[in-house]
Amino acid sequence: MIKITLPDGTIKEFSKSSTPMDVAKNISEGFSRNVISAKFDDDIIETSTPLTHDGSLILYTWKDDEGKKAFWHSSAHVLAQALEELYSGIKLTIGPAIENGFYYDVDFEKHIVSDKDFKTIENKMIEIARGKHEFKMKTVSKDDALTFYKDNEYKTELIENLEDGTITFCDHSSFTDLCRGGHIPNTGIIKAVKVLSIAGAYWRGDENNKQLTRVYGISFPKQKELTEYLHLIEEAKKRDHRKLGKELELFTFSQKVGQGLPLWLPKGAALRERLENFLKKAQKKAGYEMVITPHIGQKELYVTSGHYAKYGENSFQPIKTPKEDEEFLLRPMNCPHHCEIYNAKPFSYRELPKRYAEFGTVYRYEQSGELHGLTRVRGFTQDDAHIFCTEEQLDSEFKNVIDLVLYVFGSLGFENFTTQVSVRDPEKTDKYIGEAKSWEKAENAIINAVTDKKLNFIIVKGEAAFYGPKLDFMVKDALGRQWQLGTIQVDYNLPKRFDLTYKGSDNELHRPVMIHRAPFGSMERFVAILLEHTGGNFPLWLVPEQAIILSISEKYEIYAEKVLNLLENNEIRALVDNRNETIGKKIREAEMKKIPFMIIIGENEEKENKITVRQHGGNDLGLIPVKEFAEIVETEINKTLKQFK
RNA sequence: GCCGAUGUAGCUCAGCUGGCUAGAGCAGCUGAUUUGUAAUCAGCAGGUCGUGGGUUCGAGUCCCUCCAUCGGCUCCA
Repeated sequence: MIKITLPDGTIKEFSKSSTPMDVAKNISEGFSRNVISAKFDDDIIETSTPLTHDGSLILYTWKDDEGKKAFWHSSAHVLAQALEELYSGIKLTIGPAIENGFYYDVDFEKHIVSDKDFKTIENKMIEIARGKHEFKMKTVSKDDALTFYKDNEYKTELIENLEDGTITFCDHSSFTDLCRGGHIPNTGIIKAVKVLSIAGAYWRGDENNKQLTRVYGISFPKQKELTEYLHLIEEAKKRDHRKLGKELELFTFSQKVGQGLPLWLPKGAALRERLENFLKKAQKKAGYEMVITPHIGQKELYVTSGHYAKYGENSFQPIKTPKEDEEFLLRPMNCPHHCEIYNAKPFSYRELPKRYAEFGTVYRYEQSGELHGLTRVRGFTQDDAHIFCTEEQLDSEFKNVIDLVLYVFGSLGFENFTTQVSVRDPEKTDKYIGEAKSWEKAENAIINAVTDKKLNFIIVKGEAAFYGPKLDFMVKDALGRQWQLGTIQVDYNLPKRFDLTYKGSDNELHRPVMIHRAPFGSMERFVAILLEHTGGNFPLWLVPEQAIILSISEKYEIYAEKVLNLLENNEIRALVDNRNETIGKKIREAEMKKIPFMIIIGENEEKENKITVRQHGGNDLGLIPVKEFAEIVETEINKTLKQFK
């Protein structure tokens, strides 16, 4: 007998000769048609193979991650078949499921595919899906596999790296593909498909290899789900920070100034200043000292730091000076400057840690195709600080920084962040500088700190900076793309390169450890992601205009000014709309500007010396005195903005 | 940098297969209206159609160059 665990946890038994299809049909009565994939313990079973295993069978539904993976991976097979039928002589490479949908990387040879062809591909896929072809796995010998793919150098390369005996093909309809498995029972379950986009992608992710064409798609068991998904994407696009930034007049770009160089408009600049002051206040409490350093430095500075050798001259933007033998570079980071500040005077261990903070603007010549609104730019300001401490202080300093980052995220309503500990790739030691022992110490300090702070973290090998491991705080944008915001990095390298020292209790010189940290990451990226998370409805303490006074007619101009004064006395940022327009129009415009409070004044308000308050979205707070409104604002602000420590 | 797409007024967009002086809404300006919870009415003004070249009797429309933007890839100190 075969025991089968159903999605709800109940167990059903089947005879050994049952096929997964039998099982699926039997079980699906209770679970409608949601059962789309079957898995034996950890081995995905092939849906056409008789169930000869003993043990439990776990069935996946469309709602499970594994089920979606099987669904989309199977869809990738259908896509590949459609492409092969539509374009002769193409070479297939790999086609996995991704978080939302799937893709297939294809060498199209002479064919050029563009979005005009999407409809044709989709139709072909649906035509194939309707055939209800079963996915059948079979084991193939390495020789046979290589013979089958003798004209496809990509598949050949993949097969070469596989052990004989572990190579499996998957057939459906007349189509065969090298495949590890993990499918839905048949193509008929795929009812709705959409080819989303195409893009160039290098074979095996290496830019020295040939660039293939990646076809992205998504599929669903119901047309309705596809429609809903596409609608969701449209909604998410409304929260795009580039769109909101323009609408709310926060920032802009100019071709004349140059690409990737943001221009902050008055409202954006004021918002950014509030963010900076907020952090400055917390940092002051946490024992940081502000410093100010120039945006450029001599080439020699970056030769000393090791950055010049690591990134090469093309990553730096040189500055011409009248003197021929002089070379200045726009700074891509602030740390070398801060090291020189530390070097300005000798330190005793009693004075450490030193914490130097600066909102430092840096310039990096990012590849043009990399630029992305405010999230990836060529000139940006880091909320940077460098902590110079003793080895014994490293643990506690690191934890203090985590507290600060959590405070910042909490005050701005970021809850859905993930943390990532980036460590060395032990196999690529040439990528990093510094001694293995120091690296180990630093990596342990970080893991120790995140464990202690009970952060939900993942460890990623090979993602460390070249000078040390780091802890990154990652947040997704409206379309689900991950961005790094806050970062904390341990560095044993720069103190050595800049020969930083302190006098220990033993009267000997010692090397301090350095922590780089930026809770926001960069002001630009942080504001961008904040915009996408809030949809432009910033926390009340941060929003450019907290209230707008809307007069019923121009007759109430004097009372409007009086109310404005009262609001300003209560430190409420407000403005007056006294135009000769209808109240309906004024409200509409204030709503579109996402101003949290609309204060309507007219005959009634003036008579009673009160104000009528409408919240963004339509909630009516009624006729109240200004004093009461000020209290509402204060309470609301205190909900999100707390004191540090 | 690479692959694909896009670029028309301050903003959002029309402009079919090339054919008279390039259209609309919003924003702006002028006037009327003095308004009670998401657009009052009328008039006016506003564009070398991203740039440079080419094909053509004729180019917003077709071809090429460059620039910028968008979706990805690579990269991310």
